Amino acid sequence: MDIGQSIVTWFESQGRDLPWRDTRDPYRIWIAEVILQQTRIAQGIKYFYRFVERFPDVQTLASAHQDEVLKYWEGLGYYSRARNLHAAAKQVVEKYEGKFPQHYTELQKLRGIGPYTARAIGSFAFGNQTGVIDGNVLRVMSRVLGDFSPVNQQSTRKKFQEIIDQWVKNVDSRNFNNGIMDIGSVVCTPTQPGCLICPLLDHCKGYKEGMVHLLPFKEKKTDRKIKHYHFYLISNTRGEVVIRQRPAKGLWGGLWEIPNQKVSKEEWEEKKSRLAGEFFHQMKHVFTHFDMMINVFLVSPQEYDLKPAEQFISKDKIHIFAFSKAVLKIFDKWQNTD
DNA sequence: AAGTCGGGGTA
DNA sequence: TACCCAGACTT
Repeated sequence: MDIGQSIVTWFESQGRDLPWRDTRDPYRIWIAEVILQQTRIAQGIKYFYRFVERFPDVQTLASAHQDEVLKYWEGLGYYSRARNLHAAAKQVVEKYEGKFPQHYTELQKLRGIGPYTARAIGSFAFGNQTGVIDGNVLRVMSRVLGDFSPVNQQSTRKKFQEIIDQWVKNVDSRNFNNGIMDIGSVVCTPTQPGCLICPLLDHCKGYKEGMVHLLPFKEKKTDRKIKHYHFYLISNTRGEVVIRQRPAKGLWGGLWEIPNQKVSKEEWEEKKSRLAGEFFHQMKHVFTHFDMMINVFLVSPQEYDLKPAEQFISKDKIHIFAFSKAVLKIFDKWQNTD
């Protein structure tokens, strides 16, 4: 049996049943694929249900306000996904009359849809005969091929894309793509892979050569940096707190926050507020590319002059706005110490 | 090609 | 800690 058929056969008996697999609606498949970018299924599944319930079709999403779209994304991370999702919905409504293009080369022109997502929608919604390559597939392929090319390099992606397009040629692409991703996440796991129950064992050069535990090979990434910040909880006796909206792009783009500023490591370690107030709390917020060290201060509103973009909002209304997890943690700590 | 962009689970 | 997760966009 060739490898494509092995994957499809395995999927038909062992594949997982997921809520976006019982439809060919490109809209729902699109939403699921974007939510799952760099996100585990266990984390994304609740967001998927809530999102498609509130925005059941592309017209509803296109006509929504971005603030509400971000609210439904709150806590999920990579917020440009939500902004691009919103922009792409408008593209589909305005330029494609509400109907998704049916080929991945066209789909990839939409905001937030790259090589993986375009092929995923193309395959799952429209049956395009092309293979998808995500983190799971990179791992499976590098092991099956026994290939030590760095998987985080463009040339390797291109080579793997050509190979997987051959693998999928004579089988159902939906079952093939779902199957190879399931094998990656359930059997061919990063540590302790289940080689002895793997349907690709007979095809696996990495296993034959005893190299599975060394694959996939990645080039070392640059070391993470540390940045220091002061955050300010500015609240009055009426239980109101100062918030403001972040710029549309960049880190936490479009989300709301409490006033804060970057400070030097030395100033951060002194735990001394630049505004009149007292030290409240210390925490670390971890990003992919840096650690954010945070001091939180309680600041009295009498000595604080409100800037134009800032506003006092009562505590029982902050749930209307979308905040980053860092600010939500600060609010939570604050609430539980009152 | 390298850097930016979240948050959570796991060893 | 460090790595990984149904990656894409910017520079």
